[in-house]
Amino acid sequence: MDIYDKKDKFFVAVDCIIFGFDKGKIKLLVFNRKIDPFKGAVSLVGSFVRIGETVSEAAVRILKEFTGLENVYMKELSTYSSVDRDPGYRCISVAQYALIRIDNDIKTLIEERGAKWFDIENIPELVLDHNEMVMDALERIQKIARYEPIGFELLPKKFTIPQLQTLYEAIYRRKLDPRNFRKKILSLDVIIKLHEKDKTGSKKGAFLYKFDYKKYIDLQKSGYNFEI
Amino acid sequence: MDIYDKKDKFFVAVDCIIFGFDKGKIKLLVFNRKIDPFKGAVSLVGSFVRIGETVSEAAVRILKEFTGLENVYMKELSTYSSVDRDPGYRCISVAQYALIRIDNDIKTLIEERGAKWFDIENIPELVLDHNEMVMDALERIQKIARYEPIGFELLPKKFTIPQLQTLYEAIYRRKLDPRNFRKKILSLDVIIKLHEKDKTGSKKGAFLYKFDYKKYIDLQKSGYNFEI
DNA sequence: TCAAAAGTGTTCTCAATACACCCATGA
DNA sequence: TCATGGGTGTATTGAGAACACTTTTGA
Repeated sequence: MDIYDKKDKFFVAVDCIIFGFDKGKIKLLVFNRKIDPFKGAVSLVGSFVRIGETVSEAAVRILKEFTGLENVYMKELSTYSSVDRDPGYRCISVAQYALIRIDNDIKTLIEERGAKWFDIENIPELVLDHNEMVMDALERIQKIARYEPIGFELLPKKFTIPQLQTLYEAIYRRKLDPRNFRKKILSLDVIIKLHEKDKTGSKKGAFLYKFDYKKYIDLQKSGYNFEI
Repeated sequence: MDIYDKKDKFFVAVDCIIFGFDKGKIKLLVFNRKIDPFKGAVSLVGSFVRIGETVSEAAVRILKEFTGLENVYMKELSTYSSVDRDPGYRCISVAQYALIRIDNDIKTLIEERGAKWFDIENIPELVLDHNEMVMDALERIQKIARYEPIGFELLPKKFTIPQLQTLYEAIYRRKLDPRNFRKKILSLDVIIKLHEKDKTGSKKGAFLYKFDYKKYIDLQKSGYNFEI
């Protein structure tokens, strides 16, 4: 007889809160459940952790199974453990979030599997406590965006300064001054101007930039103040 | 037959990383395990979550059982879920941390139960992955201290500005300018000067202050920049 | 030719930093 | 009387915020 014999055991799940950015809006990745429980309802990407993997490995596996996405760097948000959060079973969920670049490959992958993007200003009713998780994740990224160059992860590899500004405006939910924004971003010295223009946004066209990843990593480490 | 039947179940634990501040040093609360497993080893305060409680309720219960401490506001740090983190059993642990005021009542409570404080510059070998948890928690509080008035939670109800400065110096691990420190703290307008002096630190004595809790809460919400 | 978005500079305010001396008191 | 820590003020620098006009070009 050993102390562990008397202890309770739990189902442990992970739920992935995946944000993207497309057409000036922040999007959330969700899918329609095809099986019970909650068949037909809208849910975050999530499932159960297996005995032989860590929570973080489970998140990677589950995201891949549901959406085909790979190489997504997720961070832990929080655990959700209300006794009645899942009405049928006692299950603790560890929510993980990530910000990803939505490119055409990803669009195709995701559509094939029946997942879809919802504008975060207009998120539908989700199963269980998933709406609460999403709200917490949004709060988290708003907070983090003030101190880390988080926004860059959401943009395509080549992007314009007005696009970057639109992204920050979506995160902060307020308008920013284009002159001050440009000055601040350029002063950080983490983006490199290219000799191409993007003409989809205007007739004049805006210069494309790319990240200087090395400097970007340094900036992340130093905890530089990104408040805009 | 139902999908839950095939899923794995886990032991779920909480480990509490409790920091205090005494004699100019940040301290960590640990205890000597009196029972197996790891009898005699040094460990964080921690135990198993029960089926009928949330992780956070478990943390409160466990902290009270081990130390007698009540009304401690713990925040979630992270989950620790390596497959082999506990060599005997598959157990996921949710680490929670808190900063508390060490007063005489607390000293008595804790000593009675065989828990003790270690200087964080000199933490002993702890069981399992507890050292990793402590390192992660220290990193977290250093980061958070830059944006929230976190340090105040560690001081006695009445404290002097030099004491507060010593605390921030311990968190940041560097010396601060006393004139600039005083100016910054007073400009935040969250401490109230009392008409008493503390003479334990010097012959001249230093004026005692107390918190203005209302303003302190506002400051926490606004995410004011506390970088010093 | 004009509508629509991109791009550019200056001023002002305020907070952070650097820095040196006097004060009060118990031993 | 003197050693010890407490307490004070100023000048400089740099970043953030406010703010309006010119440029480019496809329709």
